[in-house]
Amino acid sequence: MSRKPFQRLTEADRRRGLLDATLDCIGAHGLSGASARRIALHAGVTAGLIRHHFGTMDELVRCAYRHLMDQLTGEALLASQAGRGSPEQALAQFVAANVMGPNISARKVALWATFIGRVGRAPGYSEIHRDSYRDFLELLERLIHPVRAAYALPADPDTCRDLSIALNGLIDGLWLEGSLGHGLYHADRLPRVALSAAEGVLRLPDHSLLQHLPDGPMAQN
Amino acid sequence: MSRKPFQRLTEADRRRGLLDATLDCIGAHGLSGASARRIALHAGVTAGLIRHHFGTMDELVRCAYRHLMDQLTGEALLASQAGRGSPEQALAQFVAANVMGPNISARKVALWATFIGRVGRAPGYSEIHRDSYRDFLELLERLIHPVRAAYALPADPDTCRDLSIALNGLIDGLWLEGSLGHGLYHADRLPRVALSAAEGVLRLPDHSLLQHLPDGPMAQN
DNA sequence: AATACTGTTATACATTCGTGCAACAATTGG
DNA sequence: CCAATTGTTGCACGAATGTATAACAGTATT
Repeated sequence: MSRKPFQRLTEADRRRGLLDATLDCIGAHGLSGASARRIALHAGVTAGLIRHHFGTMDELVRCAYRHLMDQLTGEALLASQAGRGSPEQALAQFVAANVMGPNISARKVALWATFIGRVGRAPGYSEIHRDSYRDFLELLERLIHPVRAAYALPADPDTCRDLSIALNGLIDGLWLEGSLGHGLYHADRLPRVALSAAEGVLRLPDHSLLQHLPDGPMAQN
Repeated sequence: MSRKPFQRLTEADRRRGLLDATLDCIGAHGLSGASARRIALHAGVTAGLIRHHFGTMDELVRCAYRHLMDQLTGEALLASQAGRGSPEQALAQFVAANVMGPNISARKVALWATFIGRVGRAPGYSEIHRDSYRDFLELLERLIHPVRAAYALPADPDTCRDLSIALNGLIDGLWLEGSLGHGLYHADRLPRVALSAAEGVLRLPDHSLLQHLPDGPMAQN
């Protein structure tokens, strides 16, 4: 019997590989199906490595949760920076980006939901959720404030906070339902629905956000 | 050795008991922790009964998912019927009820999220999600239409459908974040935030929904 | 009160789980 | 080019899992 040949990686690389494999396994088979052996097989290593790098299985899964949320908020931040022009454009592109590909993703929403199901039930998950939620909320506030000010609407911190909470709920809910992809309507409707609803939530004039719809407003209504 | 004394129940009663125990176990310990033995212990029976009534473990969990969604939409329907007065009042009470106790519940959101994590990944879950989502959407459309008409706003089916999609996203997102209860803001803010945002989404005059806030508007703003 | 029916218990079994641990080998520093 | 380090493998172990199945006992019928 000969041993499997292997390659020594840096701790960061090996950890990232194991975290990605963990997310893949959880996405495909759920938390129950993400066993140490399956994750290790998917990552091309053996199960003992998990103990070596993460100590316990719980710790690996918690780290995978944080890894996922870092990816999601990182992409959201990137989308917000793509809107180079007016504050309205930045906000519009950010909102739209959250209800279009690649953010609309069955894999991502399955992962997100699986972890959310553990928040408040298993130790450590609440902190990760709170941190990532706060990041998202603050990002949204910084996008909303200049737009409200540009239209001479009240933009004090309390008002902007409430508006961020509402808009965050709207984005989360639409991202969720769009990603789950029941066949009840076509996902193409979502960007327009989201932008129009966002205009209403923020009390902006009609089409102030819709006109910045990234794909171009080739549809008339 | 003496056997455990037991009681024969009707099939409906026994199934309901097992389904409730399943939801309790999933809520407390996650899908991975909801083993046949633990569920049976919690229901006061032995594990063999699960096979007798549900055949397989997968089938039990799927039935528990449907059981949960039936409960949730049942409560939502009840809340919508509590608003006896104007269409605005019915809609306002429905929206508010979804971001207040008892609908705001850490247990319920954990269960919901756990199941959502399996939609599209395991067989049978997508259908349950689609059915319950459609029910909720249609309920919302029936509440929105008369309100839009009362304010002489366009209320054609297509418009109402888009508004329902947006409002459903808003409600879902706020219910979710409120139920998860990160300590970033007090959940008391949610009903006002939700109603004000709903007014914007539906393009209703300010305070047209807020004035029907169930707890009474003792706060001035 | 005896009988039949079947809901329920109890046990068995193969499988998979997390993880502890010793041996090995890829890499690095001298 | 050799030796030390440690990332990695491979295996063992007890516990827990889903489910098959036989024996039992509550319940209803007569």
